[in-house]
Amino acid sequence: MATYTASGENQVSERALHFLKALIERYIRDGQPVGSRTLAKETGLDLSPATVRNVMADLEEMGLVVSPHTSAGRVPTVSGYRLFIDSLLTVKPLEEQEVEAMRRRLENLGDASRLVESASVVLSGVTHMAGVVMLPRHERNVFRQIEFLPLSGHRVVAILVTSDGEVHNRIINSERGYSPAQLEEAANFLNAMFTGQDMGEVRKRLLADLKTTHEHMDQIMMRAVEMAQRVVEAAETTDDCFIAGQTNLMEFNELASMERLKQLFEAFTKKSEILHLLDRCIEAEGVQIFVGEESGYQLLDDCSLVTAPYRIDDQIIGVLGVIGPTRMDYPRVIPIVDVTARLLGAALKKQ
Amino acid sequence: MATYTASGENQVSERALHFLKALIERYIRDGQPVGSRTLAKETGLDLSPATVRNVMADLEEMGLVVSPHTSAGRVPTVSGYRLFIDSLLTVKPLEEQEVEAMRRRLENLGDASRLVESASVVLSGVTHMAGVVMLPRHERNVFRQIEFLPLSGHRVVAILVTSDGEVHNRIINSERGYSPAQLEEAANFLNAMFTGQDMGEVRKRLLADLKTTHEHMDQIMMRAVEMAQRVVEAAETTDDCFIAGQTNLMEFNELASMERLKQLFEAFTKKSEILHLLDRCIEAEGVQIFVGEESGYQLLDDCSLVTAPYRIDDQIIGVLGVIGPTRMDYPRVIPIVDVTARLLGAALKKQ
DNA sequence: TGTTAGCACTCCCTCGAATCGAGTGCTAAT
DNA sequence: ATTAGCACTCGATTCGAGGGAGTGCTAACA
Repeated sequence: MATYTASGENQVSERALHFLKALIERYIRDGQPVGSRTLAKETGLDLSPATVRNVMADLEEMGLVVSPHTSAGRVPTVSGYRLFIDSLLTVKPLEEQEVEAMRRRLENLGDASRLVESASVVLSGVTHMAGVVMLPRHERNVFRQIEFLPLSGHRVVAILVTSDGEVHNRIINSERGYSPAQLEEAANFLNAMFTGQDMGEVRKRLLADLKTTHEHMDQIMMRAVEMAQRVVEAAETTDDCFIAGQTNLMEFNELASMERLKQLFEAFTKKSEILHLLDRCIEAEGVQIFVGEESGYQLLDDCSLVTAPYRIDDQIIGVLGVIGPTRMDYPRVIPIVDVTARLLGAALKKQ
Repeated sequence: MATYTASGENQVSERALHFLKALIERYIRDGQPVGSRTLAKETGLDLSPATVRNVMADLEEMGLVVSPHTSAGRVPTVSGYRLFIDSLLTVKPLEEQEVEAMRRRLENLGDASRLVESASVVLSGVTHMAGVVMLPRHERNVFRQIEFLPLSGHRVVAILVTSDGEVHNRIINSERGYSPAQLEEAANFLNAMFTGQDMGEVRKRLLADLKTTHEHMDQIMMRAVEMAQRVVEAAETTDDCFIAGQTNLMEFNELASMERLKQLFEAFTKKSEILHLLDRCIEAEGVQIFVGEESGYQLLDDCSLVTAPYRIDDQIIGVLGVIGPTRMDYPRVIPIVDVTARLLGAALKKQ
């Protein structure tokens, strides 16, 4: 009968959890499988190794730890980490001065993308792992101004400035040339129409305009709309994520396989997968963690990802986080990611 | 007497060179130290291993090859490669269709920096090593237009467009605000002054203007000059080099040391050292090669660098190249780098 | 019933010895 | 000048022994 399964009671005893916590903390510290003797000393309780062994056997039965081979100590499994993270761990709050140092590194940096890039550098620097930051969604952004400038030949450069100080541009090869006056007129037309509007809105209206041919719109305006659409599109697809400190991952011997590392780095340069993953975290309330395979991406099987959304005025506008080996110092990394998200939000608001 | 040195005649015999060539070609093919038996078969000449051994001993005495240990075959030294490259190697010209494929990947890419980036991707893709391209010098570039747009607060974004279609921008925090009209006036002033001028010239004049206070210039114009100076400076320092396919280097087991690879990758992200190195190649007539330590950068001790300058109308405007293990297929890589330089020059000219 | 001591056992790791094979340098003969 | 022959060197592989860390089980104990 189902009640009599080998695993017995699913209630993990209070004490077993205490042991699990100690075991994981120890394992995080020095990366070696933890044996009964060691663990006996580690916990405050004054118990013999034999007793500890019994408890460890229980933990193993529940799938929270495994031993790599018969006569090694135990190592946490993904479920073990999960339980640890969800209900066992005690975070190590950051020193005020650490926070201050980070804040200082996120000040006075001009435009948003420079700020966001620094955030990724800060994250990787403080954690010694890889830091990643997704750029603020441009939807929240406001259309400020568009300009068209002629280049040599029939080429035109379209420049779009948005309220966050970002400048986007795209070169467009038109089949025929336009005079500076025509281009200026086109820009005026678009500026009158869109200045001050939300970028998401702008995008929608441009797309709609492209489809329905307006009889009251002349050739040039049609073309202007098309060019604007192209640069808005460019604004949306440009470098939407910064990753820093990738090389830090080469320091961990649990990730030492060249082959896997290579694939990981390639994913970092392509970015698309990482972006999808981050996207899934954007709705989370606070810090979110994927341990090992939990992410669903094979590339990250040996890694964990700790993320937090960042906001301006309680509006979530992006996500940042840290990628490192499964055996990372969660109690330390979690507050770091959390604080960085707050600092970045604050810095973005200021401008 | 000097004439009786141990190394004897410095004249390397014709035959010895033939052997060296064969040895290096073989070593490039399969990365194993080449023994006398193998080499005897390799060369067309019908000689016994014993004879070959004598010749190899000579080559070793001259420092062109070494054996990693007593009973291994021989491996080329840096001087060996050098001699090979300078006077032995027979390049393998590219198939017309290969060239065509590369050309196609460098077409219709809008602005210069996108083009240059593609060039680095192409290089790395074709050679399976790391491709690097230094951006065209902006000095040759022509000032096209400058604009100042107000942002929130007292911030202003300065936008500079140059003739190569590059758009540079910089956000400037001014201590006091300016009206749109003032900004427009300032831009008009600068455009009238600089449009169509060589960027190098522009930079010089801006610097001069900054130093000498003109009494006929009002506050705003002074400030405009300062802002212009800042954006020109930004234009000069932005991302001056693209590197692609770094991860390819992880495939070579001669570079398998994590530690060294890490340092190498860090140099790639900092870029400055790589840039210095490339800078040294810019004056070379054609393809230039640094084997191993020849580069002078410890990081590249196990690597070789093959570079070529690229030009528009015989004007050298940049350098590109490939970084890979010392044991790389020079006869193939050399024409690839050469051709890519030509193709990039041509593509840049077209726009 | 929970805890503990004792014990046999398993498995990894390291080390040294033995062996193999590739390749060398030298010498003497062609 | 070339070559065959030979002793030799050295890395790589294999094997087995010994040690150590840690386990699971059992029986005794509180």
